[in-house]
Amino acid sequence: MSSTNSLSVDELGSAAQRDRRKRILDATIALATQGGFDAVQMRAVAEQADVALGTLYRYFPSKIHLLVSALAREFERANASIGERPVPGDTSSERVIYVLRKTTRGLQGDPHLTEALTRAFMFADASVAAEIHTVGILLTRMLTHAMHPGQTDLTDDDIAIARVIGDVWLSALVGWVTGRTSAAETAAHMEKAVHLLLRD
Amino acid sequence: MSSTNSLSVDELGSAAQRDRRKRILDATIALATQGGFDAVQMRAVAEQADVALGTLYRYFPSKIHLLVSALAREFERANASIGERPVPGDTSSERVIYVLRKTTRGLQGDPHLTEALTRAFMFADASVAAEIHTVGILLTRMLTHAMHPGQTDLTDDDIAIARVIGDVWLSALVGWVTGRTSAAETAAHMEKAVHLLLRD
DNA sequence: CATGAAACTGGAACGTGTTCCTATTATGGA
DNA sequence: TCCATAATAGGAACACGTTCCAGTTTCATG
Repeated sequence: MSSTNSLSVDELGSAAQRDRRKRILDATIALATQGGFDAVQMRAVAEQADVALGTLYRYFPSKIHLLVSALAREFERANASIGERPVPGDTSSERVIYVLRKTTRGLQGDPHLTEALTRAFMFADASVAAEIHTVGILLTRMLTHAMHPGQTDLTDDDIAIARVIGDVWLSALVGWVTGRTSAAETAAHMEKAVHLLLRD
Repeated sequence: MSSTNSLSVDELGSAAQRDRRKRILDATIALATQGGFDAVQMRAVAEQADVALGTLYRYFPSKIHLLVSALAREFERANASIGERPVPGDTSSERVIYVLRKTTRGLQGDPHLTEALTRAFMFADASVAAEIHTVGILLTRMLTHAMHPGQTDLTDDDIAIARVIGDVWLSALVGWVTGRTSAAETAAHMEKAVHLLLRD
């Protein structure tokens, strides 16, 4: 609820504050991309963002908040770029699978970053609920948009299906980032789930 | 793969080793039940199990291994007690929901323990794959058994559906233990997913 | 029983997330 | 412009997971 930690684009604060926040998130993404969750060390983030450790903690109260906020920012970017073009595919399942494949491919191209963000997401507790909720909303919107392009009034079933697909996606992602399943297995399992839920 | 960390009931080693292993897991469960993930501190586990810290690490190479092993033991116990009686219900979905409700209720009766075990499960990396896989097998078996009691030859769809339900269950559990969703929401979402997947 | 290997104990030590404190610097209103 | 307040820098300190080590005990084997 605090404005400092809000997800929507840097809304409040001075230009200097917005700049610091951006530098911190950029450093986070850079370190996560290089070495994953373990490489995102608070001292390293602070140094790379040219900020004192205490200041880092003033902007983000924990490593988890930091990573989930970074995730939310990346997610908003990805979501915006997907919304530009209409989703190709003749049926709901084709379109959903298209979106999932595209997103998953993007994530798998940056395995360390994905590992860091997924780990943080799964480890987050109630104090990160706001950020988590934002990500959940974006994900559900992305999926329902693929299911029913341009449609605004969705049934409860549509939303429930989107949430189930999101759950499967998350589980698959966790399995993949923790090295328990291959990329191919991950994709196959997700697509199977989509077909089971959307029979068209 | 090491015999010491095997999941199936204390198979190898001397009686003293089996006893130490049991004491350690008992201490883990006790501490987790009291205070959750954070309360399971390696020094505290060692002290309560009356074992040196180095010995604890000889039996379980990390806190995550320790907690996931504890989870597997609890899961085997629960699974055994469920297998005793036939599952009530006239349809697949009724039976699956019965099993989910019962299991979830059990977990929610021990919120701290559930939080500790779920957190560990979600944080586990590839080095814990064996233990994780065991839990996954047990869960899938539990669900397919509820779907088709006594049946041994299952279709690919049956297994896929069970896995999807397992994914939803896990996501719901994570949401609940991290304080993002209430018990009622958790249950409702799971049951909705079951109905979407098993339309009978 | 004697002996060498393996396991165990007790505790020091290290790394990283987190907290805290003091001195310094930016900021915004009178 | 000047002042009060907040924000930041720099860094010490603490907690807990993890590693490591020296000395002791247990245990299997000849």
